[in-house]
Amino acid sequence: MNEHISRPGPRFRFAPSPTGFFHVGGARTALMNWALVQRLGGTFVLRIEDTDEARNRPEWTEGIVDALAWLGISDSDEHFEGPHFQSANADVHIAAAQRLFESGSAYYCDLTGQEVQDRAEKLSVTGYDGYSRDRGLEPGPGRVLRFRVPEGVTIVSDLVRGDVSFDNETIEDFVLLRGNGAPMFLLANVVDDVEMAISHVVRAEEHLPNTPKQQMLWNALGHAPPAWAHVPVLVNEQRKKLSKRRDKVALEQYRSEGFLADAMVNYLMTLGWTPPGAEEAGSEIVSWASIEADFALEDVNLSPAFFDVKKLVAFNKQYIKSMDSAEYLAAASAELPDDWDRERFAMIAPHIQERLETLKDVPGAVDFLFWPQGEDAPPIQYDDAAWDKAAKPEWAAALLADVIEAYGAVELWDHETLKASMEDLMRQYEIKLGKAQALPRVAVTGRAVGPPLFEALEVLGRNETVRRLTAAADRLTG
RNA sequence: GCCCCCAUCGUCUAGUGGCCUAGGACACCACCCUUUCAAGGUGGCGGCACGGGUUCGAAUCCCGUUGGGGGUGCCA
Repeated sequence: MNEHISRPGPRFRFAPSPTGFFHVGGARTALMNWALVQRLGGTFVLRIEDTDEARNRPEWTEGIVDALAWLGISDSDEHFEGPHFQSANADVHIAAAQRLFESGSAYYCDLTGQEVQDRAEKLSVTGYDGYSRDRGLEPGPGRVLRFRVPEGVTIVSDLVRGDVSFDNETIEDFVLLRGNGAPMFLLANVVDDVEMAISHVVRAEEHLPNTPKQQMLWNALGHAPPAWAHVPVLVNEQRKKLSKRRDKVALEQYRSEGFLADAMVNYLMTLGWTPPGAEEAGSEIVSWASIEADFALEDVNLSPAFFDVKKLVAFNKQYIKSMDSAEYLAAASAELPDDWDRERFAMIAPHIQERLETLKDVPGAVDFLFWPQGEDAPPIQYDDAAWDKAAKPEWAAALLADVIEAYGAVELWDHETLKASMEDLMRQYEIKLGKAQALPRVAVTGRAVGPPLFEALEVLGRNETVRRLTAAADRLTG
């Protein structure tokens, strides 16, 4: 594996286990690793932790690579290495275990899980009591290899949390090799990190309790441990670690719901970290380039952070709003049903850009322009509340009749003329424009809210506008 | 139970002993603007968990309490 080490500089790694979806928490740690790699000029190693081969499926790895690429972590970037597969390295793990056994750092034990538990109860200790430490057992079927935890204290120097110390007495002799000879996560993880010459392990805090064990393994294997960094976990509203069961954690899902990668990346990075200058700027919206330049593990907050979809939405809205027109039009058009006229959409698109929370809102914002038209079209489904409110004023029917007459007669069919025409009526009826346009809006779009009305009518065209207004008038007068 | 981590507005955070009458962002509320809704502008609501120290001085340092989280597998 060492032949991969060609690029100088620190070596970071991202080591997800394939589960069929990409966790937003994983996305965050991947991004942090990536930011550091880009600035320091090191290497980002992707390693798929598929030790539990029953769970491994090729398409899941593909999903991980895709998700990373979406976030801007491209496998064709010069700093990217991998994916490597942990399962492909099983021989190396077992060889390392063998060395540990031979050097006396590990020993075999023939107790079953149940027996370990029974002993613990009888002796009233927690976990494994070291029963086979000095029994000199040789390898054999059903025998697990356990690490001989030395006496003393293990101090983990953590880049985000400082020194964390663990009394080795509280750490049991953990299993390295299962009874069937298969390596455990702890072993495989460390051996791979050693083999891949990893210098920085940046991951979520849930791994912190494992770290002293891993550090002892590094030492027993004859290597100085890497720099550790444990960033706080992401939690839900109940302050529990984000879990697949309860929470929406799949990056793919946010992606398919119309969230922009840039918004997601920016938001994820602000969880536990604030870009310097954000306060002066009055905004947390920052470019990836500045994140790369400024992100530091030392500045990461120490408490769990709530993944707040509302704030993500706010970020997304900002990002959609600031897309340049061509990019925006392409992204928005992609959300449309195939049979909707793209040219027609292009005319209204600019008017909805700053009204979108996600790209998924696009069709619903302009659907009325693509409904069936003409005399044979089915009647428009009005939003009841909107209709009731707009139709309520006593002048509603009269105004609508006047609008129909005026719009049937205007010479130029453009939004300025339509607006001016409506303003004439508004003065006649002594009402505000906002009120005057309410009924026509419901009549044409079916709803009380939507894009600017006159611009929309311009796109819709005279015939269909008048037809819809007339249909509404018929309904009104009953 | 045991081990480890953490503790500033509802949320994400700035803050590393005096600049704090604690700042910003999201959310929420109000007003302005307005072609509905947005966007934009202005303002508002709202927090240093508690108790002891240390110090001339504590959100900042120490101790304790309480609260929250993570871990505790022949899972990863």
